[in-house]
Amino acid sequence: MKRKLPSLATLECFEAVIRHGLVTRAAEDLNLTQSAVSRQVSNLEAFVQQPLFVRRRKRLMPTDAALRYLRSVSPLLDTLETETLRLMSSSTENQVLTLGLLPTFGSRWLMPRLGGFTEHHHDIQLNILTGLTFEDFKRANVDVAVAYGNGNFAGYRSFHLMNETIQPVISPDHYANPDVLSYEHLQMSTRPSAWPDWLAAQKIEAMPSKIGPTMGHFTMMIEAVRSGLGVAVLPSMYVRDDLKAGRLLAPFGPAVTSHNGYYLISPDHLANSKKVAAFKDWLLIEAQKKKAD
Amino acid sequence: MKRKLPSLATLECFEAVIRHGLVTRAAEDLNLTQSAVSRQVSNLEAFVQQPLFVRRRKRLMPTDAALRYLRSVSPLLDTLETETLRLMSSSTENQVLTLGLLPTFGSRWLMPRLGGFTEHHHDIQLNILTGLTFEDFKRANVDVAVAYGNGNFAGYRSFHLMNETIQPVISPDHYANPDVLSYEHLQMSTRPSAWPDWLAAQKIEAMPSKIGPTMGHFTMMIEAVRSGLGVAVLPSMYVRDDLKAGRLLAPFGPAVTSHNGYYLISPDHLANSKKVAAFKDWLLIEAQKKKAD
DNA sequence: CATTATCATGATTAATACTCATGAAGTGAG
DNA sequence: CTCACTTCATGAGTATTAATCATGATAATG
Repeated sequence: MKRKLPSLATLECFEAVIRHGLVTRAAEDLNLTQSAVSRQVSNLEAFVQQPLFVRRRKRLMPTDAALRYLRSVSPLLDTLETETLRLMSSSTENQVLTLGLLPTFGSRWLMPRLGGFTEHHHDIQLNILTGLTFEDFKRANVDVAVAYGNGNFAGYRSFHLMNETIQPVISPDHYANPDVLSYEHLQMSTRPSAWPDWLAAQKIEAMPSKIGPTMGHFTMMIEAVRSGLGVAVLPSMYVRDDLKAGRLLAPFGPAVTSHNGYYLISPDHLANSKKVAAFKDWLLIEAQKKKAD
Repeated sequence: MKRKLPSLATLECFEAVIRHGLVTRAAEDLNLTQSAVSRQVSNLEAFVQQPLFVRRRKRLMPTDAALRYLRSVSPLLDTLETETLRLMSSSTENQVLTLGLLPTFGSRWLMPRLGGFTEHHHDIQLNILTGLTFEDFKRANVDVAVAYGNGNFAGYRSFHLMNETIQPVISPDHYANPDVLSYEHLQMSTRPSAWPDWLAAQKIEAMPSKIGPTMGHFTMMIEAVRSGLGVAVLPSMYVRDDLKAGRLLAPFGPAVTSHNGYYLISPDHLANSKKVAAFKDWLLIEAQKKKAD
């Protein structure tokens, strides 16, 4: 009995559009044309017989239903790939290293550098999965991952890569009052302590006039801020371009170093394997280079 | 970053061939030609760069690696369908009933009868998942399932459908000694108490000369018996055709009713929903008809 | 305002899925 | 043993889906 399923090409395009926030970026990532990706998104909407995106200002904003669907489907695709590569690696000499990455960190920091690793390790095939949390990576049985946290990952060895600085940003069109508490405070679900940490560092003890909605996706949050929904405390790394271009302002005070940071993690029983050690050694050197920048 | 994945059509053909044990049967089930299914199996072997089947006597016997791969992949496909239909059902008036079935029971008993249900309930769309155990069905969040067991399924309402009778069978080409203990006793992982139950019912307390390998798949077990690997205690329902055709013999004694049987199960919180009640009412009547046969 | 970026869509091309036909080998009955 | 039927693999061809190129409308930026 055949199942009722969209094609994998369709699902991967859908996923990439949500992850990148732009059809054009998604297409680059998948090595397809913008047209192909646009069609696949429309194909999926036709297949499920409902719109999955709100079209707004030449951008596609995913519906809640679309985000829920992606959250359940994306790990399935990751596991399917893992199992397929596992099957293949049982017949080849090459080693497969399953690497878990946070979407924005992965696309903005690591992917541009990853060619350096693959160039020097042709015997190690990378299988890259994306996840938002440590739990995601555990569930997917990754060999290594770049996770965000405080360094304590139960059952995993962790190696500090870099800190994260965070700062509140606002849209220039909506900036009127220098008092950060006068705005709605938008929340990042992956950064629950961002607001308290930043306010504490400024010695501000009062409460904001309003706590805003919670979102899990940086690109969407940046769009919400630019639309004037409120102020969000975001990692400096992710808003650097928008600040430089003047699309966002950071007028409320300096960026502060968060309690959490980025760590390379690996299950205890794998942390000393040759492939994990090779990747760790390479990545720690890259992170040192970034600190020297 | 695009994943390295075989197509869904490929995976479904691979799955169907293993489930049915014959390319031709798999093709019928999928409403494709034998040729298409044969090609897809070869496509997958080429994709993963290893044979997934041993070709023997016009049949395809899956390798261990193939079975492992299927066990991990099949539930992923089930869940992907469930989530897709869930997404679709949030926008339609139709109800989706997610039904879990045991592979052999499903294909041999229920599927031939299922048209009777869909004919009378056009408002209920069926989403059919296969699993081997109660745990499989729990994990997949089915609305209802036909499970094998003793009637105790924690957190689930159960309705008895039918008993199962089991009996030891052997290949006519290898039958020489009427003492069942003189043969290797092949084991079914889904029927761990089959041998003890049957022997106890015959008042046989001695042990067999050899305990044979354990398998989880009826079709493969039947093939192993026919090849002369030993004797297996199998459900009468599944060996009826082979016995009638003389491909198997049951010379050691009568079939006995197992302690376990087939039950329709549904999570407690769903058991009184309209869709589950509709399916339950229909299936209990079908099971009564079978008893009257 | 001019230039660039973005998405949707018509027309066309490329790739994959599938069918029909055929042949070789296996199975079972007489 | 012969014969009829079944089964799988494969060549050739057809059908369907995926993807590209080109274009236009709209949005964003300097």
